[in-house]
Amino acid sequence: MGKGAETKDTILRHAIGLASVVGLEGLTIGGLAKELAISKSGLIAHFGTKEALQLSVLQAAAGMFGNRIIVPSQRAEPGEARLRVLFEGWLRWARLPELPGGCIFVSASVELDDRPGICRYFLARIQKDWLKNLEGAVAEAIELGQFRANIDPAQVAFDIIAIHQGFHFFDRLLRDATAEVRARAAFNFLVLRARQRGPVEAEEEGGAEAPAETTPAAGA
Amino acid sequence: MGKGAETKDTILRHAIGLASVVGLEGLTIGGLAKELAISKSGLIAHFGTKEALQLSVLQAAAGMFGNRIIVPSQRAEPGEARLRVLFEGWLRWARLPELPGGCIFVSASVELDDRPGICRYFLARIQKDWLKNLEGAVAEAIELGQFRANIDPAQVAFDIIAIHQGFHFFDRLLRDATAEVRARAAFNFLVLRARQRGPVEAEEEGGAEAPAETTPAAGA
DNA sequence: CTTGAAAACGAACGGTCGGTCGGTATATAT
DNA sequence: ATATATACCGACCGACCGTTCGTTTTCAAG
Repeated sequence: MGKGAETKDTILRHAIGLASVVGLEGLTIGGLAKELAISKSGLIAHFGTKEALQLSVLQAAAGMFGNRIIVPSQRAEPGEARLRVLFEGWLRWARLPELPGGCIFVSASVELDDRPGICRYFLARIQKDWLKNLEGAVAEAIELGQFRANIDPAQVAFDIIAIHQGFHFFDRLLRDATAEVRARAAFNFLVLRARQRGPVEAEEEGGAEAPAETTPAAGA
Repeated sequence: MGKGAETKDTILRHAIGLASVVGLEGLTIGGLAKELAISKSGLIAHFGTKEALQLSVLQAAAGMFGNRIIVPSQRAEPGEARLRVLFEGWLRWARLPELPGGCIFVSASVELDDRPGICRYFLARIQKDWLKNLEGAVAEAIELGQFRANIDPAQVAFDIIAIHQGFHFFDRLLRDATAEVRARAAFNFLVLRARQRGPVEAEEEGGAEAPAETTPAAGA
């Protein structure tokens, strides 16, 4: 790795941590330069513009996520085991010392969801990829007979993402020490429901269309 | 209402909508003043400082949330019915035309979770109040015999909040048209599980302590 | 109508933002 | 060792930030 690529790398490592705290917009060239003890102009020369820097931060974080969570998950057994590895990895990811402000994609999602541009586009793309990854793991669990056939992978993937968002909220804003336990409990309920057969089954994918007062006497 | 209070009110109404899009920090005095066609100094005179303005925005939004969602919910039957009204109201809230950027508390939560100050303190407080409100509705459902006695209200409240966060993510970043349907489906599963008796029950509050491979053969 | 308070104003302040530029130092290849 | 390309720097720009201040306008009570 050449000199330029090396400093670019250190810049991005620090930028990821900083952005996880102050956000992609709160990240300033001057502030980042001061933290690295280099000049503003020397820093921005590596990226050209701030938007390009932000995009590079997202790309670097995405690569980091791939190396740390996705790649290791592929060594796990397909299906439920892999799904659990992905979920556990995702929880650890949000607590990484390299991300002192928590999962950078959570803050970026909220920050960019109303601001069109390259960064928003890229973030939405990789988040959809991640969604598909989760869906795939669920689908594999179904194919392997671990999960019931009438489970909707997309719904389970939604649930898992929701759990992680909830975890982030409880952990970082409320500083609730039970956040992790609650998130795991919610996840375990999810896979348990996907596994077993029971009275829930009939309602499985039909509950959404009848939101009010669906089958008041399902079991009670 | 005097003249001052009146303009202060219009300022806050616009500020809430603007902050829901650009965030509490992205909200600028000059930008807000231009949107209202008044002067910067005339605007900030009503609040003193920007942080006070941000706090006022949060307070006004909280009041709006109380009037629109919480108060009406108290006309509903306690227990499950009220819980459903709260959830449905919460979904509608995130789609209000007055909040073009979605639920302002979602963006504020992510924005403030690492920035200490009055705003963060206030936000955390009202979010905990909201959490307790949800927990209370679940507890009432248990007392009324609608939900099983061994349900943990705090866990259900976590799940509901998580669902809303997931809804926001799917709706606003991914622009996924199924966000609302998925959120409702997840909610329905939640109340269904809370109602019925079945093999899930044994795992109810103990799943968290044994995260890996809990009872592989629960029903399948 | 007068008068004093309340409200809104325009101009200006110091500071920080992202970004540019010419020049200097450093690394790399020959 | 030399030459070329790369990396980095300090100074500076215009724009905008939140905030202050003295003045002017608006309003309501006497």
